[in-house]
Amino acid sequence: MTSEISILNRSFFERDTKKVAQDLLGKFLVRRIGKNLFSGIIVETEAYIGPHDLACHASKGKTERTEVMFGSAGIWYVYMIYGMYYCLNVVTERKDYPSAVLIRALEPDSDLQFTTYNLRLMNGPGKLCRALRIDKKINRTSAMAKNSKLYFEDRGIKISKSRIVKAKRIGVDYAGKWKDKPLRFYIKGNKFISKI
DNA sequence: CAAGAGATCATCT
DNA sequence: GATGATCTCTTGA
Repeated sequence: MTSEISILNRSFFERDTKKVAQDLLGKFLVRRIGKNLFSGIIVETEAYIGPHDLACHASKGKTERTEVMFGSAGIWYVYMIYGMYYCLNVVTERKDYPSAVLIRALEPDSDLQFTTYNLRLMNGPGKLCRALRIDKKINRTSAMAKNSKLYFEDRGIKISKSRIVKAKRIGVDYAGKWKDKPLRFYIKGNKFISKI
């Protein structure tokens, strides 16, 4: 058995956001900068689901910023937060149903392309964007195009259900009923997640 | 180690 | 004018 490497396509993202968020654990995020490829294993995600999720930016309606979440799946949603950091999301589900998965933490790939390889390089949404030089130029671009500068690979790693921890999302205490819903997912025992 | 504050600006009211 | 899907630094036990 050879494990085949494939780039995740639209049918992967065009599904229930909670499923996509969990299925992204163990997949690789690949960033191309010039001729170089930097990659990491996704170890932590969060789901933001639809117009009723008070933590989802799109719950406040369609605006210039949130419009991308109302579009079709497999497109990057990148925004600046706290004036300093970017957060990386991929749009999910059907058109006009605003939802996305936030990529919260990566374990650096063992290819050792990073000049600083350590536990805290990409253990948070702002930090992984900084490490991979992800900014607003990525916003609204496709994660699925052949020439994407940022895309997902399935390299055959499967994370079983029993190894996935479900927890409440980070930093959304303003979200009323939705603040405690178990929409954060991470690989049990992984050393590269943002918080225990 | 935990808790608190400050950095800093795009976005929306 | 207020706020935030964060992070780092400082303080203190």
